[in-house]
This record gives sequence, C-alpha cells and structure tokens, in this order.
Amino acid sequence: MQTREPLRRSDCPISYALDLFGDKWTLLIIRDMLFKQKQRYGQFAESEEKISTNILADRLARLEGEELVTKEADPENGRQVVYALTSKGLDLAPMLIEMILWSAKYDRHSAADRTFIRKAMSDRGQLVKDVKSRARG
Amino acid sequence: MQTREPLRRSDCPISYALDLFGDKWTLLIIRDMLFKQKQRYGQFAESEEKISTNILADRLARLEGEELVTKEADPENGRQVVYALTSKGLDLAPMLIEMILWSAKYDRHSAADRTFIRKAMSDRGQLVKDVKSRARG
DNA sequence: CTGTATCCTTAGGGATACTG
DNA sequence: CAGTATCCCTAAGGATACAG
Repeated sequence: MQTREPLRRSDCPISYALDLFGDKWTLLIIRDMLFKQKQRYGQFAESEEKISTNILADRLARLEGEELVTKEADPENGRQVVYALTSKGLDLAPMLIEMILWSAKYDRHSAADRTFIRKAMSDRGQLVKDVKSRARG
Repeated sequence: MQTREPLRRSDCPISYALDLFGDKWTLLIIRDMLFKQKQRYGQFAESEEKISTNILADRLARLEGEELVTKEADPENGRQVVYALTSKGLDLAPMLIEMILWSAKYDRHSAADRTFIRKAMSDRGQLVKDVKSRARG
C-alpha cells in the first residue's frame, strides 16, 4: 500500500484535520498511544477493533510523515521498535476528550466503556496535563 | 447509494464516534450548519471542498438517521427544504472547536482561514453557548 | 432548487502468507 | 516481534445526466 502525499481540499482547519485523520483507523491508534500507553506495533494490532496489519503499517507511516508520531528503537532493547506521540500528536488530546464525552452522552454502549470516560469527565484541563506529563515521564 | 446500518466495531466511545462521522465529508456538513449557518442542500453543495451530490445526499440521510440532523419544510416556503442540527448535533461543537484550534496551531494554511478560528479561540465555553442560542433563536 | 440514478474509477481494507 | 507483500473485493466517491 503506497502512502501518497496528503490531499488539501481547502484552507479550512476542519478540512485540514479531516485530511489527516478523517478515516476510521488513525484516531484509534492515537487513542491507544494517548490513553492506553501502547507504543508497539503488536499492541496496536491486538486492539479489539482488529486493524489489519497492512492498514496499521500504512497509518503508522502516515502519522510519522505528518510528525504526529516518532518511531525509534527502544533504548533498552535495540531490536524493539517504539512509537511515541510528538507534541503535535499529544495536542490531539483535548479533541479526543471532547469526542469521548460526546459519545458517553449519546451512546449507551460506549458509555459502558469506563476505561477513560471517567478521566475525561473529571477535569478536561487537568487530563491534558496528566497525559502530557505521563508521556514525558 | 444505499445507506446501510452503522457498524459497531467496539464499545469504545472513540470508535463509536468514528463509526458515525469517521470519514472525510460528514463533519464538513456539520461545520457548515454549526459555524456557517447553512441549512439547505444547495448551500452545502457549493462549499469549497466540492462534495458531489450523491455523497451529500447520502451523508444527509445518515445524519438524519442518527438524529444529528432534522429535515423539514421551511415554514415560510413549503417547497423549501431546511436541515437543522438536533441537540445531539449541536453538542459536537466542543469537539469541532478543539479540532479547529489544533489545526490553527499546526497548519499555516488553515491558520489563514480566520472564519471561525477567532471565535473558537476567544472562549471555548462561551462559543458553545453562543452556537446553541443562535440555533434556538 | 432538491434531489436520484447511473456509470465508472480508485482507495480502503480484510485475509493471509511470508520475511528478517 | 515487526513488519511486507499479495490477492481480491467492496465501499467511497467523482462526474454528470436526469427528474419532480
């Protein structure tokens, strides 16, 4: 699967965002990194939505290309590859939190998934700080 | 174009949201209704991203099916069709505002589109109230 | 103006085998 | 474990003609 240069439909900021992650998979990877502390290919692959490996590889490459994510060798195990969010990627947290809160309000199924809804509800501002400091630490 | 029932990949709230509007067009229609006071088919069709009419009709039908949007005859002109956001649709405003702010921060092109960035920046909380009261009024 | 319908092309993506 | 590669099918979507 060849990753082409990102399109550019208009100068609208919403359009820009959608051109980058307006699909059904990209934000799930961001979610895994942001809220579930996942950082390895295999961990993304085993998420319950079952992304297939070719799509996963494609999306990781795009995210790296857009500098939302870095890809590096684990310092403690050189053969281990580790993905991490850049500050550009971490800054998606507020948007994702609002998305979580909206779904929690309107969908009873996702409201049952308490994994990070409670965090998101407690304090939107504080959560962002938490996520960032955890990512640094 | 047949609109099928929405998929359900998992109980995750982010996955739920993406299953509803995780594509390149749906949120642009919401944007037009929320920030540009558009309410007619023709107005959506003339947005600069140039959605084609079959996709537009499909997305409007889905949004109506998900009760994010209502479709009614204009009370002042019975032949005129008017689309409006439900409260469920209006509640997407905070998420879209965060999306706008993120793009404004990281994309110089969309930062040049001042249409609603300034509003979004001034006061996130107040903007939501403004949008809702404007929609009611 | 508000759509529908049709044609056609491409991108998305599932399944799975394979490799270093 | 971390991917690549291939096969193949379907959904997405552009263009455009047509209809009420």
